[in-house]
Amino acid sequence: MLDYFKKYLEQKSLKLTRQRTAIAQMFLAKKGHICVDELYYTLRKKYPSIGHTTVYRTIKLLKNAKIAAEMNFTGKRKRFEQVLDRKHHDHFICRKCGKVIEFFDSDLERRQEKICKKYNFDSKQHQMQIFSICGKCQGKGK
Amino acid sequence: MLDYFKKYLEQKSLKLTRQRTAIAQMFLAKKGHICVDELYYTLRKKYPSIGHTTVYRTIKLLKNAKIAAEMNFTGKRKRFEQVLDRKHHDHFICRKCGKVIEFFDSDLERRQEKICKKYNFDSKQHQMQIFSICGKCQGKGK
DNA sequence: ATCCTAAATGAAATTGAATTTCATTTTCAT
DNA sequence: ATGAAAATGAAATTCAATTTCATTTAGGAT
Repeated sequence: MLDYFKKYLEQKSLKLTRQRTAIAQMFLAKKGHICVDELYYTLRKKYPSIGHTTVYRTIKLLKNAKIAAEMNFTGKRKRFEQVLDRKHHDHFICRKCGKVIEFFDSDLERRQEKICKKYNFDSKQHQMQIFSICGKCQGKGK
Repeated sequence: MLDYFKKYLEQKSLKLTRQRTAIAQMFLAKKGHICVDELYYTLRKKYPSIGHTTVYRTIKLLKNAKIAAEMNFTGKRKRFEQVLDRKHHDHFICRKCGKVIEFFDSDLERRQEKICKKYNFDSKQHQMQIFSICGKCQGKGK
């Protein structure tokens, strides 16, 4: 898994530093949709000298290497999820509480492909997000 | 159209000020996915004393009144579109150039409804976004 | 029409996320 | 082992959005 990152760096003549190794490892260990800060604070426990900036920079590398995917659910912090070694899936997001559910529906997937074709977007690289209000939040006043 | 906003304000015992009228009118006049800054700078030409803060505050009111819908395409500025008097539609966004295309597909819509039901989300309030790479941006180096 | 108070305004300060700058340190090809 | 290119991290900066607060305004009660 890390090898993949190593190869990416080599190929771009970038260096595999202690920090990059630690960040990539931690990122791969964490499941779900995590933000830079979460990553940063967890890393700090083990590597107290690691910089905030370095985490930002490294997550960007992971994104470019197609190990991480960036997503923007809320307009607040960006979130990242592992994409290497994971099956494609889409996301449901509750606009009230921010809860995120992963789902996969092959019919929806097929339709989405057709639409991509129609508008000449690359369907292989798509990310689909449905925002709405989850069961718990329905009926609650705003 | 404005009447709708007026009623909303009354019902909440809020006041219809000159600024709110101007902002709402300008918002309704502008088509597409606009951000607070766009609105602010256009308004300034006609009402040079209007405040940045007031535009932010008023767009929030328009959102609560269900006249505007907030969307977060890029992780940069939030965008708003008119939702009152408009048919439902979804959005295609190019991850590279940021281009936004509106579309409507009834098959996709039907599938989406099923999935909402499955996860107990309210399908009537949904917003769907597909992110990918548009034709023009494909083949371009990052 | 005037009064009064709750609400609104706008400038400035603040917050929060992310990026840039730059002096110092590290990696790794030679 | 060496040296140049790249990386690091603290501090400063940028950018969007929100909060604060002294002043002004809207609009219901009189």
